[in-house]
Amino acid sequence: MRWTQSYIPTLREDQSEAELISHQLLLRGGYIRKLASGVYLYLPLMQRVIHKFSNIVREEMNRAGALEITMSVLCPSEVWKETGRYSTVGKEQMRMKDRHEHEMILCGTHEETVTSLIKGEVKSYRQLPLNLYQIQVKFRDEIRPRFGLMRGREFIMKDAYSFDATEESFDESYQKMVDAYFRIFKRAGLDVVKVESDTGAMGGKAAHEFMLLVNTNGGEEIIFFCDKCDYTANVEKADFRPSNKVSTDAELKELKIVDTPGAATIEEVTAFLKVDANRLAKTLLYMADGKPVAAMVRGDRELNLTKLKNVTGAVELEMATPEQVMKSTSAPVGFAGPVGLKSCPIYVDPLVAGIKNMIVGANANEKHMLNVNIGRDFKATEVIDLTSAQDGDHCPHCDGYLSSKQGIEVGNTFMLGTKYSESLGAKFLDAEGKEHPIIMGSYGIGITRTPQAALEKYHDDMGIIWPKDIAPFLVELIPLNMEKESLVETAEKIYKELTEAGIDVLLDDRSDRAGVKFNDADLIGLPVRITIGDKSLKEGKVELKARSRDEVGKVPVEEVVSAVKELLKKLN
RNA sequence: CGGGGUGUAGCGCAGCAUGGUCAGCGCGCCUGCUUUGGGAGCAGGAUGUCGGAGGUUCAAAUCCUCUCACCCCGACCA
Repeated sequence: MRWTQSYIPTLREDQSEAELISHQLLLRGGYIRKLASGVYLYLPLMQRVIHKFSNIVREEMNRAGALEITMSVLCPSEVWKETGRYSTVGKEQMRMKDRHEHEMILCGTHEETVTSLIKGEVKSYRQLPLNLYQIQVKFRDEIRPRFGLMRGREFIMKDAYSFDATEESFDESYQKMVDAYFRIFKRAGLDVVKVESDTGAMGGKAAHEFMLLVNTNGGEEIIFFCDKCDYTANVEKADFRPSNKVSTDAELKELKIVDTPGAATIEEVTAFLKVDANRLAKTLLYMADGKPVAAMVRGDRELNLTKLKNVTGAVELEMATPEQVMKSTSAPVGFAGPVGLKSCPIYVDPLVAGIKNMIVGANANEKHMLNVNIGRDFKATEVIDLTSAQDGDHCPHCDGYLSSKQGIEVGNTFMLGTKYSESLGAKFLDAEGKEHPIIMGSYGIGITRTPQAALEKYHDDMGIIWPKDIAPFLVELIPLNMEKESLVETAEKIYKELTEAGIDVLLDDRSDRAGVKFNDADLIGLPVRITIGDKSLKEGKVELKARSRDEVGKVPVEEVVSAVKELLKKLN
């Protein structure tokens, strides 16, 4: 491709709409443009990146025995009502009515559609296992689109769905996908880690996420790693054994109410009473589907909303407003406590249950209770883990310690069980002629978000540094002066040779000055750069440079193709 | 949805408090000449319903009301 024949609108200045470096680079490099919040257009360079990555995904999915299909983006609402997700996924769903006033949605995922597809036609265990996938656009009306392609409202995803007759067969199918995922990301030049995750609105028994670890602020999720075993989980899911000691007294002391004027937060109360935060228990009030619930975590730890949501089984969980807190506890925010709290269930974290003579709010303005003990002074509805893991906690599986890193989710796998097959009636007959719901799994890879995620990792001050297998072109060919025939002729010759050798090359045939071309080359980030200038051409040579390296090599014009091949072999 | 912020040329921005040569700057774009190894120089040129609607006023980018869009923080994230 010749630059002047393509459409690569690079920009010199940072764009105000972009916060993340990867987003900024895609805009400045002429890869994408925004049409509306969370809606992006893919320009020629981005389109090529999408093709390259999709092809890797397609090849590996096919190799794993999955079958490519295409399902509609539109779906009648009824199907989603049958599985119950019409209400649980609710607001993220793009909804519309057709001209017959028939309610339709734009799919954000296709469990309902694919299950409808196979039910009634897959009737026998002999037809299983089966795995269907597609690479297709998805719509999710995100509450808050942001970060360019990372959280858009319209995006491209590879989604696969497995159907199995037995748990053993399902485990194999699931593992096949996991293996395929590692191969896919490896081929794309990306190191990912597989972590345990919450199942969220997907339902099902377990789930994993595939995360690209990054050092920039583009990390959307915190991942915990054990330093001894292979335990990894995201912050929503991470279990732990507490490591810092809970202060304990030998005896249960007498309950006391004390004035704590002006002290509502943990910091204020600990400062006022001159105690450590781990002697305190926070009593946090949330509204679970409109009903108040109390959650108690230790003063020095953070509540894990996902854990609380799972415990309460609520679809909507949000922090209670000051008015609701007043109504439930008869006190302003900051003075809630479990003693005498009758208005709502009280979920207590084990860390709190372990504190003897704890300090809690007294459900009265500017008052706290000392020496409160679970069992004696109040009853927990349930004692259950509600606390987010933090660095330094003990691994739940071994005697190692947890530490965290930031990551970006690029793929996920869900063990769906029979949630969808049961509600939609996708059943098969086993060898004995007995009917069972099909065991399902679903597997996603973000086709548009993954390349952007990669850029959070693969860039420098000058611009993008693509892993070669998802780069839009492999080589950028730069004749430094389009007025000089010798340079142009050489460029054309090399362009032809590389193209014939099957190497994607972009010829920068603009009549701009060298600086402009070099800067744009660094910005758009092709793996290899060939510079054709007077200096080395006098010796019959051109310059060869990898975007990821500083060294510039000189090679004879006749040997360019083999030199490029050699260099590419050494690059990620 | 709650909190904060921004809309002025293709992009990045100044101007707004204290209405009146405020329709401006940089980059980009067009023409010509020179230049050509890290975002060129000179000369000339084009481009704006100042997000939109209404209002106040002799006069509105500037003040008021309403509205739309976008960005950031939070809730959310299949």
